[in-house]
Amino acid sequence: MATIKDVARLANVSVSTVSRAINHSGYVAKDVYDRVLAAMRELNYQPNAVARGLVSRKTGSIGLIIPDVANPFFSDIARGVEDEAIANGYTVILCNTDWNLQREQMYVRLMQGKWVEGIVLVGSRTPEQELAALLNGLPIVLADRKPNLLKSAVWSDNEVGAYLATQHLMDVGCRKIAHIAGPEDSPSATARRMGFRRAIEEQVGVYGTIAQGNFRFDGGYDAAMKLFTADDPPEGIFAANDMMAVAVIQAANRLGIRIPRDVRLVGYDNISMSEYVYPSITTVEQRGYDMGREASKLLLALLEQRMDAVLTKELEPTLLIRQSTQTENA
Amino acid sequence: MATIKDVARLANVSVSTVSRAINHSGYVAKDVYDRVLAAMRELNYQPNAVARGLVSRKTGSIGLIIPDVANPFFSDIARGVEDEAIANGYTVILCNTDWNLQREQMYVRLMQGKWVEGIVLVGSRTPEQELAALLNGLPIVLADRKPNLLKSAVWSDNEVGAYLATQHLMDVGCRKIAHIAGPEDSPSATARRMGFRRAIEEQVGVYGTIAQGNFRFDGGYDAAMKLFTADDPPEGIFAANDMMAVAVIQAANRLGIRIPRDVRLVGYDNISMSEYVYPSITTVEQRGYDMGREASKLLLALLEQRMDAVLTKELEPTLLIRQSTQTENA
DNA sequence: TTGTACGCGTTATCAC
DNA sequence: GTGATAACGCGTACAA
Repeated sequence: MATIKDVARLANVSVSTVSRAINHSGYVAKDVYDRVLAAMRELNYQPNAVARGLVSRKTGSIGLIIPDVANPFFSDIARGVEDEAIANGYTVILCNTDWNLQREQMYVRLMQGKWVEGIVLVGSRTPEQELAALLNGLPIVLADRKPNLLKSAVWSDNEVGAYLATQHLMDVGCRKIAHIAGPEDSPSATARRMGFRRAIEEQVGVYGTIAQGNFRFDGGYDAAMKLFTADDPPEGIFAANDMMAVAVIQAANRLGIRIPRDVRLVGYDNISMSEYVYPSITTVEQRGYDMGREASKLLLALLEQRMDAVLTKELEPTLLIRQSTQTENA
Repeated sequence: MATIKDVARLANVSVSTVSRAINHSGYVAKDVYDRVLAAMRELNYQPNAVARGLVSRKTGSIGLIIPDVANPFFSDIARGVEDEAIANGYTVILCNTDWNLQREQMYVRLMQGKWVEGIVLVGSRTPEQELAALLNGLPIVLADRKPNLLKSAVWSDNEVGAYLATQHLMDVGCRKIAHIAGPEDSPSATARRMGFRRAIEEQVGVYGTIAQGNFRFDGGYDAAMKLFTADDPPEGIFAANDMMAVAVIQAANRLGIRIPRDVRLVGYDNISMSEYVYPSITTVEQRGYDMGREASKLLLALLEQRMDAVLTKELEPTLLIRQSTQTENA
């Protein structure tokens, strides 16, 4: 690949002139400018971002550390992050952690070494103190996690979303409601569990129970099986995410239990699948794409020192009512 | 952040010694090594990959140019690419093109500037000549596309996969078979269309028709609606991908047509959704994760000049039979 | 076994 | 307006 020197030689000027021409910084005569441009074109010159980064200390890239891009909720976020980044001239480095704390740390260090200008950290479970220590001042925006110590984040209120979901099950007449929870160490799962509890406790005459899941299909399936075969099966199930809600449907099919007739079901996330399964799943919309987009926007604002920028953004969870909670005669 | 100079000063040695210690290149006395290590630790030193890249001309990153990470098939590929890359010390830059040729070009140039060591290009529709010209020698591996001019690629034979799918529909007794095709400018879609045609033409007494889709839900839905409301509706439908197959199910539900009783359905890709919808969809497995993984592995082999490495890999498509083609009395 | 000096491609600060 | 020149942080001949 051609360097700035090659261009300078061909255009018969010094490298500094070429640099000025490229960056529109400082003076450069019209005819000289044209000559430089022609040379650039002829050599198919592309400025070297690495060398640029070294001197300017700006690499034009940000790190995206995410549990798993293959997970539909996260891949929406990833897309949002990249869209906003590229629109502002930034490039995104993708890192998958599988929620593994070691990998998360490894990636943070790696990103430091690569001189990313900032990080969007999605769905992290690392304690914020540790994070802050690790970061060493590197700008970061948390996504899908409500911050305590850290100042910038985009999240939606899982507690409220879960409350809405549970409330809706009560509205359609459920008295015995089960929650299939997410992993214990997940802040989102914890918040949803709390929202569920609050809804249950606010309403007299409604009974709640919690079955442990893991946000994955298998965990949801096992939990649903246990619930359905218990002495006193629930009339409504609130699954902590759509993936597990889909599993509930499969378990119900297996046992000949019909949804929503025999049991009503609510999920969480609104992954596209939830709309297309049968019955379609009533769920709490998370707007992953927007979350990613906002996180990215926020990080860029941070980088460009626009201190007027808001540092946190809470997205409203909204309930989407579909077939899985339809009442016969409504 | 601390630099190599800081470490050198603290350890009372020269920068070159520190460099040698870090990279285990050249001689360095045991006690000196320990001193350097201690200094590194104390300063929380992290080698600067940018500076390193400048001198070594190796950035340790590869570009992943992909139509859309939010699309489940591609997000699987992305995950595979990243897994293999990070396992070998490489980092992945994510680029979404939405199949837009301009964006693809833009990203290729951007990646050149960033000095990525190579590119995994997924599902591209740019003519290979143009690509080769654009690349200017930058190593590349095509994924999900059979190469002509370019030497390295990972793909699965879509023609064969489509043939299998169509054959299966005939096996379960369909005589009038419709294919909902993908976009005309997609090589995969074209290959699938050809496989469909071949299967139909090889069998006397079987009638085929093609409806235009676009690989998206909406296109599949519209096409299915047209097929179902035509004078002579099909007995079997082969949708060019699972997303459109899901749409076919929705359209059928809407019209009170039952699958597989009234019409049998086969999809393509085996995205996770296809297993969880009702009825579950018979489909052709693509193994996106493996494809990504292989593509990455191949690119790295290329970069490391392991010329013994195979340059192309064709993955066998396999048929997964599920409910959507179940015969009543089988 | 260790240190000096140069270069990687670019930008910024100066003289001219 | 333009051109040397010194950084940026690191790897590596080469000399010591």
